[in-house]
Amino acid sequence: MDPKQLLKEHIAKTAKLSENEFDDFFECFTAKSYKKGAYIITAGERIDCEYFVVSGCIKTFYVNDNQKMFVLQFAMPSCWASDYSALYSGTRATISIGCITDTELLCLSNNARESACRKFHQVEHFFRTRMTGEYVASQKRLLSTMNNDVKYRYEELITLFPELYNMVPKRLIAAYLGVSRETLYRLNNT
Amino acid sequence: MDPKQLLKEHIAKTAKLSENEFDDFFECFTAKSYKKGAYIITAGERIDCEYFVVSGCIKTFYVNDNQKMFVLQFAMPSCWASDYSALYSGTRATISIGCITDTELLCLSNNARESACRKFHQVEHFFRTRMTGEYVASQKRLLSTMNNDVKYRYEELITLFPELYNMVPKRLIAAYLGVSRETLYRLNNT
DNA sequence: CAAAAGATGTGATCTGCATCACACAATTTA
DNA sequence: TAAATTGTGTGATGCAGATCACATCTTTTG
Repeated sequence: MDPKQLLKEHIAKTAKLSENEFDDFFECFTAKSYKKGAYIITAGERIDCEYFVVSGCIKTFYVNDNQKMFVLQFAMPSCWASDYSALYSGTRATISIGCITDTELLCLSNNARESACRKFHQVEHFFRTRMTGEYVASQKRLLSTMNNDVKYRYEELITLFPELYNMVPKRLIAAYLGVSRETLYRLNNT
Repeated sequence: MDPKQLLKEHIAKTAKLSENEFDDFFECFTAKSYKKGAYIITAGERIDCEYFVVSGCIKTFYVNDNQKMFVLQFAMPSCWASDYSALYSGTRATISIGCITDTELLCLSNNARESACRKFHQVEHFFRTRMTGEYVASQKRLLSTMNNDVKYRYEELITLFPELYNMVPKRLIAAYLGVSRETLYRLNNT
């Protein structure tokens, strides 16, 4: 799908921008494409952008001192991703973003977002609504992690995003659920 | 401290409102006080407000089908709390809010927030910034939960909020960390 | 297309935390 | 201030999930 059209429809769900305003806002974005396996953000780097996924699938993840990986998010088309902590505080990234499939993105720099928010009240409204939604989703996931066992959360995840079942290696789904791949495998027999 | 002054200084950190604008915005809030042990929101109710803590300490929590409690947040002065999922989607609350100590609050209804956001670009900016911060904090907590053992997370919590150590029963701290009170107790001997 | 790299099955063993049970201390409330 | 409620200390026991080890099977790449 056309990146501009996808973004337009995505934003239209929460904000009312005129044609001209949207065109102006869209100027802030840069299109990029990546091959499967490529890194978009590497932990330790300075970063400047957040990303809107146009096609493909990416993962946002943290790797701890023992090389154990935790997946924070699988981002499909119309999702956003970045290390927001690093982006807003200007510190180095502590999480990485990598491509699970070939991927097309629209990049928006921190400065460009902030000036678009200043220029267009509706852009600021869009990002407020978006962040509120992310916060709510994150709280829900935290609660589910504390409250439900792995099997339940696995089924919950696959129900919510059935595409993941075939698109993403089980290893990464385990890393999203915070369990070992062996444990995830054994759920089937239980 | 004077509620109005506390809110004013809190908001001034992220948004620029003139005296008149702030006065106008402040009209949206209603002051309330509660006794220790009182409920501010009870799961199952319809809700209409978010709350800014002026004095005291409150807890946001979820109780599952087995009566097990999970604490999502301890809110101290200058913190905000609500069931944002219910508030934004208009559904019934799934979490409750209760007072750990006597508490003074400023209540802001969903409608009042939304119209203030429409009226004042800077108010929308304030809430965008606030929600971004909440999202980042929530992601950090999720990661820490998956990555670190209970002892580490307990120390992390007490370092971040030393007041909690004496103000809040250990039972509730355990419910925040997602472990049993027995386990929390045994950490001291390890 | 052959070799290397990555993903998935499967067993054996170890461990952190839950759960149950009960004693005692501290704080509310009548 | 006595009784009731709520919080904390401590042992015994059980289980979900981690870790290690190794055997396929599948996909990528030279």
